[in-house]
Amino acid sequence: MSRQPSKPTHASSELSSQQLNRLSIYLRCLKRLREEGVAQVSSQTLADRFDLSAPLIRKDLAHFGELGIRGHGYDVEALLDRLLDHFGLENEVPVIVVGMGKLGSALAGHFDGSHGVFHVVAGFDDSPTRVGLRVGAITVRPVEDIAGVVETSGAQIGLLTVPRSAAQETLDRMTEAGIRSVLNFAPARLTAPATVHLRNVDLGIHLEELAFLIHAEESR
Amino acid sequence: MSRQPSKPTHASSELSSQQLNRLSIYLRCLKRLREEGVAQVSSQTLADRFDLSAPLIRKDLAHFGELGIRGHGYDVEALLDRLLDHFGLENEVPVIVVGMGKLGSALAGHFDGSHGVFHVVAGFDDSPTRVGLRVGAITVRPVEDIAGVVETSGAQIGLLTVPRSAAQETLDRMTEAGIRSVLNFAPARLTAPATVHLRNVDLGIHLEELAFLIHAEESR
DNA sequence: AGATGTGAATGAGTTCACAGCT
DNA sequence: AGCTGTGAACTCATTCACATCT
Repeated sequence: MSRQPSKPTHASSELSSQQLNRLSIYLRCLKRLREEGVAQVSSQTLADRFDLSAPLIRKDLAHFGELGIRGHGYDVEALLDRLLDHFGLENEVPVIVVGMGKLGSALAGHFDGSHGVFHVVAGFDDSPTRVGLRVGAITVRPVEDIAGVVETSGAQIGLLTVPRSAAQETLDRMTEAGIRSVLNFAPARLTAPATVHLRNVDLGIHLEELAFLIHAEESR
Repeated sequence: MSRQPSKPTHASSELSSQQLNRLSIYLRCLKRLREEGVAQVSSQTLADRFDLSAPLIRKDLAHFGELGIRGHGYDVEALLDRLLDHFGLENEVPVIVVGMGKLGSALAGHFDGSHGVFHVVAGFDDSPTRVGLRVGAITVRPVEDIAGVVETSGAQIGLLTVPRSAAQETLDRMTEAGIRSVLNFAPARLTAPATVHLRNVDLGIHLEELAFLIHAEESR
């Protein structure tokens, strides 16, 4: 109710998932703008770039303090630094992949550190036929090694790409090993301790939504 | 305002993306229940299975007409049939993959028809080094062939797994070829005609969100 | 009794409108 | 003048509470 004075508003986890997603998008856009040598950007310019409204972007950014310059817009470099700082993305972020089937291997290859800050430092599988295989720059290791690798590499994020039947059990193992965030690709609702962040990427759901949208048009 | 009488409420596209996602989840759950031989299920049971509220589930399902039996719950078989019908998922759904790099190949292997209704019937790439390669049961074809395959296979859904730089151009080609829904994996905001449904799967955004959540805890 | 279907109340998220800085 | 920052209005989604049916 009362105006927050100049308190930096340290923007802890008081951000919704939706807001975080948008901030990620801004982040990416700002990186490109910096590459293009653009120094200043207005909320309206950002809004046009995506299909968002300018006030929404201003509200999102306002969580990090008064970063804009009235009458001029935002300083790309300063805003980028601030966001990277708050996301903890200034340096490379180590990630592990558990489940080195086709999808896991593909993701390990994709996040090899060449495109962004995320870098897959190890891949694990419990199938003896896969352990020891070389996938890109890494060698597949047995799941027993997770705890050790987590400790030495400092990886806190894991991609879970095992079959559905093994997903919960494998997730438990990852959390015991000290992983703090998991991106799950198995089509299953998993449970994790409240201290562990879990997000699901469910391709089946997306495909079903797309199928529905087509079908709804046809049976009109 | 006035009560909708017994009109079946044909539930066209008056469903939000969030509702569709939940319906997909119910769908999956119902399939499992049927396999387990469960004949009836209450909204409360479904609500416990996920962490949703029972009234929300009832509201979602009510869009498809009065399917429940008061005092008893929902008939699994009947509800499943109704949902499958509305989603257009009674039969196998053909899908194409454009961009047969690691990710595209992995997805083509995953949606090979053995796990669900979606079946990748063709994969395309414009790199001569990939055209002709055999990936699982399909052979990589040049992108020029998309229109022909769309016509003969009836595929209306496409997975877009090309690099960001080629994404918009490739999407245009897919829409011209008659694809009506696209699931885009490139980290880019693409534009498509209003007649084409576009959904983005952006792994970078998810990873950044997870990184943020950890970081927010650490810098508390 | 037991569970659905649904109007009314609540809450979250977004847009609007404008005051305030540069 | 131009653009940010933000309270107030508004829209959309979810929860509550309860009438209704088996």
